[in-house]
Amino acid sequence: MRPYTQVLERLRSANLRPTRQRLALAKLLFDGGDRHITAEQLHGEAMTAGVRVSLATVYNTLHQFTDARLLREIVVDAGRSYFDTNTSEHHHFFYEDSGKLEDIPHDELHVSQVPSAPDGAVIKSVDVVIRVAAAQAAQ
Amino acid sequence: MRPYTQVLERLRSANLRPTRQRLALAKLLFDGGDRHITAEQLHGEAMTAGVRVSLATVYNTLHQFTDARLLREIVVDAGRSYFDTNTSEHHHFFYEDSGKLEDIPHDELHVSQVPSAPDGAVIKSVDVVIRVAAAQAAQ
DNA sequence: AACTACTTTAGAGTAATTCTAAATTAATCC
DNA sequence: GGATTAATTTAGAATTACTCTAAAGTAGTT
Ligand SMILES: [Mn+2]
Ligand SMILES: [Mn+2]
Ligand SMILES: [Zn+2]
Ligand SMILES: [Zn+2]
Repeated sequence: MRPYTQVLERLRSANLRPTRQRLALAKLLFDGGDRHITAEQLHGEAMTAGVRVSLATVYNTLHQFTDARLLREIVVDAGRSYFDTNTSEHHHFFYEDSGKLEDIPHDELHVSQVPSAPDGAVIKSVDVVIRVAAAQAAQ
Repeated sequence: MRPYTQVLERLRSANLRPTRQRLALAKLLFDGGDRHITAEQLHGEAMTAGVRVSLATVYNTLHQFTDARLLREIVVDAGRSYFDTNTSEHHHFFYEDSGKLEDIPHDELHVSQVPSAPDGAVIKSVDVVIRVAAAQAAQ
């Protein structure tokens, strides 16, 4: 919770003013380990922590942080996206029953032979999601 | 457009009555090559083809077909899911600019060392999406 | 043909997210 | 430090993609 300077620096280099809201959200996001969090959840945590910030700002901030590569966005379900504070290369288990995401460490899954992007395009990310469900629910 | 019998058989074995709507949608979906299509798009095609079917039925049918393994559902964006008529194992390029999906043939990308599912759980699918964007838009 | 279970549908409802335009705040300049 | 300007925040409305409900219609069975 000291390395505010780090976030501050990254905000500055992304041309994002370190406002009260952005700093508070950054603190909630980056203090204490890797997280997979939705906009609503983060908004809830802000409320609980007594940080007054609108849901629209939470969405704006999450997307700005994602653009600045402070976060990764992971889409699992139509209608739900998670923001991941772990921006290193790694993949995910998605538990269909609980809706939870779990990291798969980078060394435990390998995507090889990634084809190059079509001409004029550039690869933004390689996202692997392994969907799992309770054993009896499977076919 | 002859192999109605095929679809019919698969519907029967999934305990889905071959209704006018299901047969018409199956025809639109499976006649003519692999497709990545949204519910709204399929509904539009049905309208154009003069097939009267409600959007609710399109959604129901797509999900039933997915459960019967006639389709695969691919989630790319929060708030948009595609249904893929190609149910064989393969992965996708997603063009962030146009919103289009493109197949990556199975032999051009390999996921190795897939970790086993946690206890009591079973892997439903391994989904790889490579997000690409126009070159200048990339960081 | 009658019966029953499954299916379809219009329309209302929901959830997540985005938009708009007015109010606020941060950074810059004197 | 106060004025100026541009970025940011916000409430609330709007949008989008989908799901639900309950009533009407249809398929399969006898
Ligand atoms: Mn987004
Ligand atoms: Mn679905
Ligand atoms: Zn993660
Ligand atoms: Zn495909």
